[in-house]
Amino acid sequence: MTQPPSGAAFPPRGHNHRKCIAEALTTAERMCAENGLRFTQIRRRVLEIVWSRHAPVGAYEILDALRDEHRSAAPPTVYRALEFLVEHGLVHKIESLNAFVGCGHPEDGAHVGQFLICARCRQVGELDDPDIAALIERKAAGVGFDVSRQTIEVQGLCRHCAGAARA
Amino acid sequence: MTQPPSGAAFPPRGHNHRKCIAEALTTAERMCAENGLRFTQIRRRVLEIVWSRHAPVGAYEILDALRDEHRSAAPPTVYRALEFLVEHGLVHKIESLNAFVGCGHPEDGAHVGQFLICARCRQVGELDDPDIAALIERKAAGVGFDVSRQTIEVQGLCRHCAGAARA
DNA sequence: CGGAGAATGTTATATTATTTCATATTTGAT
DNA sequence: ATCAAATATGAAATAATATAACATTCTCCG
Repeated sequence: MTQPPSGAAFPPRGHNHRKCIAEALTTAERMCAENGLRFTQIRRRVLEIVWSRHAPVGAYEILDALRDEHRSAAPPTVYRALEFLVEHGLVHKIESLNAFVGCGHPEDGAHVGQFLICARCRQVGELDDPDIAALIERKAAGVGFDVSRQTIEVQGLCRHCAGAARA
Repeated sequence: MTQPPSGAAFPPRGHNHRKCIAEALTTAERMCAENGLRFTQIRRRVLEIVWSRHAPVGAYEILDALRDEHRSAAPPTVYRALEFLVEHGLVHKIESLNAFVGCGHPEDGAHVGQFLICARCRQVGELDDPDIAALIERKAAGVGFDVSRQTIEVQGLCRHCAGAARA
């Protein structure tokens, strides 16, 4: 039994979020070790802050939190850490919000980000559906376009909030 | 014979771009007239500047151009005009670039923006494929997510630049 | 005309992100 | 173990993007 259940996109309400954070940190630690990357204190702490919730966190919000322990932190401190984390697939940037979310499965190196952004609760789920990616690639190829990266951000209401809206 | 050819996503090299601009302005004028919207001088000029090329234009670049004739222009001048133009489908915002492109077919009110962004020549083409939109909607529905808007921005190389890269 | 609503003017400021150069830390070769 | 190179962080300033708030002008329409 995994938590959150695979394919769920959004974690179940009332899930043990501490576990999410702990797992994300452990996975990151392992991935960095395996690839000879330096998982420094700052990077670790920034990743932990990004994982504070399943909703995007802004760079300056991260900075505020980081400063509690890390007095010397400045914008570049955060942006550098984020650059590292994004580059290695541990964090995604949500372009339409200029904010960042933790990646639930950084192992799948090549996975594109496909995000479901709830307009009500602000939570973000990852869809990461290969059929969508393949269709986009195929349709783009149809007009001679060679795809290197896909940015897919879908706005709407998550299952829980859509239910609340109908009630 | 239309220009650019429908389905081309990117306009042909060496196309008559003046015609693109003129058509965009004429279409906007007609659309606004039909819907009782005010296509003011500022909005018209901002749309014209956005259409200066088939690549995204930043708000402050628009401001610079606008100021040539419109001395009192300030950031809100531009952002208000852009808000109007985006709201009525005449312009799209490219979220991953914080910049704006003209919409080639503002008539299709409901069309989602699906953009092909060439990393080399910076031009942006619109794909706007209903199969992609439908698939995303279906897959999202599969996890209980109710889609209201889609942001799809695909990075890569356009036909011309991909060819140049292979050469 | 004149009032209401819409658009623009004006100033200030908020938010997001990068540049630049100095310093410190880690790594790996010797 | 030590040193040089590469990497990471500190620190200050500034660039780039976007909005807030309130005053004024314009346009539509009765």
